[in-house]
Amino acid sequence: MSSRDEASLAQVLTSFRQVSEARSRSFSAQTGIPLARLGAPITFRLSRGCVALYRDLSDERRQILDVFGPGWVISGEHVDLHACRAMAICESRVEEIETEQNAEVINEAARRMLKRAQAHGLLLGRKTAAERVASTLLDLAGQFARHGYGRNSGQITFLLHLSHYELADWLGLTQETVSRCLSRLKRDRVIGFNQPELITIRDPQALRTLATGATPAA
Amino acid sequence: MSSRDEASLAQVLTSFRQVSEARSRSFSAQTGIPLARLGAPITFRLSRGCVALYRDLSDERRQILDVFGPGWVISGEHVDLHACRAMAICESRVEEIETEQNAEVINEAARRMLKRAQAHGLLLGRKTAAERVASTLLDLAGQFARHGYGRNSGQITFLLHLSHYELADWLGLTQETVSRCLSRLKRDRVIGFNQPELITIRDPQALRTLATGATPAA
DNA sequence: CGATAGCTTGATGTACATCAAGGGATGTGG
DNA sequence: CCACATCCCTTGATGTACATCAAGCTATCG
Repeated sequence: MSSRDEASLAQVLTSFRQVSEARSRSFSAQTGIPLARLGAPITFRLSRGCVALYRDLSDERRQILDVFGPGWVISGEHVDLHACRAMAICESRVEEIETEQNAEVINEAARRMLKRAQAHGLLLGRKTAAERVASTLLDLAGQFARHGYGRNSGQITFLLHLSHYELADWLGLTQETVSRCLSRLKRDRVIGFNQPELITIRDPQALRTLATGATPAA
Repeated sequence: MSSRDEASLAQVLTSFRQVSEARSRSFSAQTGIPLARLGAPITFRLSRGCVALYRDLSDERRQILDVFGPGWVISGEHVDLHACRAMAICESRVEEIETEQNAEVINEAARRMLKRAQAHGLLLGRKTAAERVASTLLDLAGQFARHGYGRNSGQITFLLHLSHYELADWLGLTQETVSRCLSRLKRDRVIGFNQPELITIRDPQALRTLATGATPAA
């Protein structure tokens, strides 16, 4: 290798490292993640952790609009920057991506988010507290299930990154109501947990039935 | 203009007319509008009328996800085709558009719908009945206000295409609660109506204050 | 070891749903 | 033209799912 090649390789590595360092950031639990820089929307991919999008209302009211696990593309282009915030639920790592070069990825993310927002609209508008909690457990299991872990006999175990308070703000309920619904599901052997943080779905079919609001045994 | 130019212009006009005729359809009030053909999602622009997107739950529960006025681009690509339906609220006309040639228009529509869905999530999850009704009146006024009609002194008059029952299904309430909220607003002189179909916003600022959930006179 | 934060469970309150009855508009058949 | 029905809106009385208030429990941490 010529000294000139070495020089340009070093240059490439340096610039890669700069980009990589500039574009990848960690956020600790409960910290805000900016969705814009100098007023312009930015986009990133979540590589580790759990991020929530939310909006605040006057007084103490807050609504979590959606919760994302690893792999999701989250963009300031997809929210009202004046009203909407993002925060890390737990320690999280994000990699910023260029808006221009990733247009199709970003558009696809918007369509997925839109469908989720519609399903959540149905949940908030028409489901009972028990149905909301059941639906959300299934959703979180899908995003955070530990693959090949407790998946025997159809059971699924996952880390519930959200506190009951955060769940409540997502589901349009209160912390106490969430707790009561979870206790009920545990008592009925549909789910199981020792710490409230680690949840096992013991009867996925029963949970699905509850989530879709089937009338209990006509 | 050369004869060749004339020929190609005629060709363009003809093909435009053919497309236009083939692609434009009317729907009477309360009829479903298909969002797919042969299983594939289709897209159209609403040129006249009012269209609602909705989902049904078990038993009698229904949630209207959004309501669109003229100009909106509505696409089967933006919904879960297995769960979501569209219907004409009043006599409506739509023009189908090609998915391929209009990708950017369709993506832009998705982003707008997403932001609306987020605002509606806040409404459904955290707003009181009175706040929901106030927010929705402002939204509908924006979409259906008759320009240069009753806009003196900031007042806005518009046709409320939705029945109270439909409003309730949009706002996650009941018909009776919607009626009570509207009656209250009328009694308080914030809005006015003789037929329930034609509404005038008499005090837009008061309505905006109500909609954002400001605490009433601390 | 006290302090703080989150979870649980019980007692009570309330915003909205449900049930109910009546009225005005529009339509239809005799 | 007039019953008569139907649909939607309105308003009142009552019921209830969830919120609020409250107290104790457990785990984590400085």
